[in-house]
Amino acid sequence: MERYRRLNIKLTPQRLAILKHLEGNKAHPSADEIYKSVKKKYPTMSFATIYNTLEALKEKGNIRELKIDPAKKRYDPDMSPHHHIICTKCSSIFDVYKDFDIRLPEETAGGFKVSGKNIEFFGTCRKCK
Amino acid sequence: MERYRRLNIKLTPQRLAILKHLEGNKAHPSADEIYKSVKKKYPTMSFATIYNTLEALKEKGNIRELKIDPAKKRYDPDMSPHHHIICTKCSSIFDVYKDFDIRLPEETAGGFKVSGKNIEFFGTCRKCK
DNA sequence: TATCAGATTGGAATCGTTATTGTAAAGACC
DNA sequence: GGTCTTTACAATAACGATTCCAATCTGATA
Repeated sequence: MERYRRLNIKLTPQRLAILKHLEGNKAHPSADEIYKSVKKKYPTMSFATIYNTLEALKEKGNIRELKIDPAKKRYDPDMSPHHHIICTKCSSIFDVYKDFDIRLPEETAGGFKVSGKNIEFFGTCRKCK
Repeated sequence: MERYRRLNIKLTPQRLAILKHLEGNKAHPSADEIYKSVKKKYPTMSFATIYNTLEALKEKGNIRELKIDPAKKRYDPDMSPHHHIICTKCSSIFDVYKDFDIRLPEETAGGFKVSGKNIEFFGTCRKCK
C-alpha cells in the first residue's frame, strides 16, 4: 500500500484494482485484458479509466508500453531492464533478463543522441515447437 | 518494370503507383502516407488497395512491416538486414546498417528456438536535439 | 468538513485496419 | 470466338482499439 502511494498518482479504488492486476504480472496484458479482469470487481469500470491510468503510470515511469503486438498495445509492469522474446506462432511473450552491451559507433549514429534500446527476439516456443 | 514482374503479384496501375512510391523509400511510410501520395495520381485509390498490396508484398517477402510505432504500422521496402533508430520527439525512423552478433544462451532461451531478432534504438535526432 | 483539482463514467467519435461484396479480368475448354 | 468457371480487384461497409468529451463524483489537503 505504501508503495502505491509512492507512485504520486491519486489513488482510487479503480486504480488500486488496476495496480493490483498489474503487480507482478508477467503476461504483458493489453488494455482489454485488464478491463475484463477488473470489471469483475468493479462492474462500472470504463475503458477510459483503464487508458487514463495506464497513461499516468507510463508517464510516471511505472510501466512500459510494448510495441511488440501490432494489433494492440501491451503493457509491462516490470521496469527492470530486460528484453523480450515472442513466439511467432502463439504470440506469447517472455522476458529475457540479460544485458547485451551493444553500442552504436559514432559514425553510425549520425548525430543521434542514443538514450536506450530494445531487443526483440522471435522464434518458436517450447509448446509450439 | 521487369523487376516488378518478379514480385509474382498481379500488376495493376494502382499497384505500380504504390511500388513506385515504395522503391528506394527510406522514410518508413505508413499506409496513410502512401495513400496520400498515390491518391494524387489515382484519385479513386482506396485504402483497401493500399493494405491489400502491402499485405501481398509482405507475404512475398518484398517489404517489412515495422512495429516500431504503436500508433500505426510502418513499412520498409529495404529487405537487407538492418535495425532502426527512432527519434522519441519527432518519430522519424532511420536505418542502422550494422550487424550485432548477440545470442541468447541456452538457459536464457528457455526452450525457445530463436529464429531472428530486431534491435530498436531510440533517442533524439540531430534536428530535435 | 469544505474545497477543488483531478478522476470516473459512458457514450460517441476517431482512427487504423480488415472483411464483404459486386464487378471485371483471366483461364479453360469447346 | 463464345460460354463457363475461377481469380483478383476496388470500393464500401464493418470492426476493434483507442481517444475524446461533458457531466458527475471523490480523494487529498487545509
